[in-house]
Amino acid sequence: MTNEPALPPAASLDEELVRSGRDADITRRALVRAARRRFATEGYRATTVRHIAADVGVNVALISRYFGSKEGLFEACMNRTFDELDPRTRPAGVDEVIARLISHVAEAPNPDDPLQLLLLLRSSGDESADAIRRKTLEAYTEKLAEAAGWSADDPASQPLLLRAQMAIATMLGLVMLRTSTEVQPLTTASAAELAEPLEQVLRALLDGVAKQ
Amino acid sequence: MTNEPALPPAASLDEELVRSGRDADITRRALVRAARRRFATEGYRATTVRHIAADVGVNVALISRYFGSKEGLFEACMNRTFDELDPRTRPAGVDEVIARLISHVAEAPNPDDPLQLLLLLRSSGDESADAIRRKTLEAYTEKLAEAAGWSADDPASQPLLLRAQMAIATMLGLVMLRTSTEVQPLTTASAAELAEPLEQVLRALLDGVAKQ
DNA sequence: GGCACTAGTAAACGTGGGTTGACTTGGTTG
DNA sequence: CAACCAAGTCAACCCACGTTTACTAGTGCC
Repeated sequence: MTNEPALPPAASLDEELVRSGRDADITRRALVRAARRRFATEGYRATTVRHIAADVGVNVALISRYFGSKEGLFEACMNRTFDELDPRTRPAGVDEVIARLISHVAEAPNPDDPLQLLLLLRSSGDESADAIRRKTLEAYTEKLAEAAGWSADDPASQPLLLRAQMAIATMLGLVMLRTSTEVQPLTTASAAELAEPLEQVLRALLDGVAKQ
Repeated sequence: MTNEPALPPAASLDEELVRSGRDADITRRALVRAARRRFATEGYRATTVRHIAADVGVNVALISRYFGSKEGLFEACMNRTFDELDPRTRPAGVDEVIARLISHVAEAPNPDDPLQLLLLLRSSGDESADAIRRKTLEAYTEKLAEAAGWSADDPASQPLLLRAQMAIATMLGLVMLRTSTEVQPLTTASAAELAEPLEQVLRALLDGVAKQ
């Protein structure tokens, strides 16, 4: 086996909190956090509950205890990324949304922030987890499409839905390629180098709507 | 476990050939074929050698026998997709390459033809297999970049390399989203609906080179 | 026909990893 | 302090899966 523990120690602040023990809620959240990292970067099957537990510094049994099963934990991860997509995001214009997307893939403040996108590409094979994933992707699509001028009532704007989803696909492909492979030049490209072509792509998809 | 045998029976013509037994070369090829389907669609870990063997209709032990290990088989798959990217492809112009890319993702003759692209996103964690994957991606990138006017000697054309790779990322993201999730509207979009926005994206990346 | 060689099979082994159930620890309440 | 309960640990279980070893069955050659 080549896929050893690995993965930078994470050692986030909540590991401290957990280490001081005895708060189930904190522990649960820490488990979800660690699990999201693992699932997003390594995929469902390659991720072991023992590693997740070790990341957090607790015993494996807690995962079954709190989430019922590995798949339950995965589902909790999915639900969390679903929730995280709602918060802010008042309509906002195309320009702002594009800028936000670019910064998300290229110069995110938190280095494993873009990684979380990858979770949307991971499947456990479980139907209910997959349903959440689909729902999340579609909600995300609509949000993006709306910012570009899409409206459910306006027939002329319908192509924007597909276009928004293609924009998401592009982002996903980019992050995937940048992280999962060590391929050049993408991996070493700076945020600045990425920004220009990426903006052109996103504009081609989302800007200047009424092309037909 | 929810990820049962599944995967449409494949039942390709070479299953017939194999069934009539006693030709190691045919069997080997059939194994690689089946393995590529599995690895590409389900990933390395989720794919079991037993399933692959069952797809072909031979005994599991043959995989270890012919390829040394599961990873050896995976490596053979990678090598094959590497080889498949060479064949034809005289330089060709941007237009032609773009058209070819579009048809590859949208209206491929063989339904699991686009799936093979996904293999480039799969990792076994093995260093040597990953090296082949990286090499393949980079060769593919250069080929695409060349078609768009890139040349190793021309400093002004260097950004095209990154842009070509972003085009590949887009294709990968698209195929990934279309196959691995059942997300709407991408999954049900027709080739014709995809073609227009996809062409715009690819042109934004590869056409009208000398932007700087 | 006998012999050697290779394609393929059958069954068992070892182990990684998800899950379970009994136990321990520590804080809270009366 | 005793009693209780929730948080957390430990050890064992069990099964899926990659791999190995011993065996069977076709095929061609003398």
